[in-house]
Amino acid sequence: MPKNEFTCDCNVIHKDVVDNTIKNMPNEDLFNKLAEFFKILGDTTRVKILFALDQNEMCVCDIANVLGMSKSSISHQLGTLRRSGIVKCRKSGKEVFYMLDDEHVKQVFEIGVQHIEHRR
Amino acid sequence: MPKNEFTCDCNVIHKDVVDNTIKNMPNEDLFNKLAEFFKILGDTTRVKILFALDQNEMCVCDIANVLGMSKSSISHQLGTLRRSGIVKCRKSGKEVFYMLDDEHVKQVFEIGVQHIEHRR
DNA sequence: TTGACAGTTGAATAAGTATTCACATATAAT
DNA sequence: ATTATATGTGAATACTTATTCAACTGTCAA
Repeated sequence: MPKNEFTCDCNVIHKDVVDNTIKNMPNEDLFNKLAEFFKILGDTTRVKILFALDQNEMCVCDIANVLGMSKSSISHQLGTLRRSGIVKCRKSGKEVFYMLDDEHVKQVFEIGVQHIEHRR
Repeated sequence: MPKNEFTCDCNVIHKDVVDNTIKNMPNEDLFNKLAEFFKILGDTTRVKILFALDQNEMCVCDIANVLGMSKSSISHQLGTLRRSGIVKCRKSGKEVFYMLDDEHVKQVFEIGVQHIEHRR
């Protein structure tokens, strides 16, 4: 994590480009949220969960079975995804059904998938 | 990381959904690449670098100045981004100019930015 | 009320990673 | 050749985090 503006150990080579870029940089908050968003997507287990939920809403046990993992592990990851606004859920009796939070999330995820499929 | 199909500790509740989802799951390789791609984007420093490169190609020192960080740190991150096919570079004398690798990367990144800006 | 099952959660361990430091390489200018 | 500058990189440290384990809550059925 950057500490302050004096951490840099070299000269400005292209002053105009540097000045202009600094002028256009959004605030720290946007970068933190953006990185956090991508970071949440950047885990094999979570990506698999999202791929499953991109097709059907599913309960915890079903997801655990699809991925061959423990309920606890899946529940932890779903909690992470929910707190990040990437999935939401609805309760029905003993079961909790999870789904992608909105169309926007769905779109970003699917473009990511296309990006990878496009590259091989 | 999942070990095998017997790691799951609960019953299948909705057999049709589970079977169908398993049938549609891509191979492990796609999930790993997809997660890796998002993971690389999921760091505040790298997101800032990409935001800068989304406007201009820039050399290492200029990026270090824009972010207020050391050359070494920036160089390490640029190496990570380059090995992942997210940025590319061209040499010019002593300097190395970095830029986003292609339009696809640019698009995914910008949609991510829109996603965050949309949410506040 | 008792048992069974779906899901959640805190703590601990194990694995991964960003930055720093010290040094190496490469190019240009004197 | 020598110096200065731009960049790359291996190792170490500090920090983060995914999964497991063990407990817990809540709901349904007998």
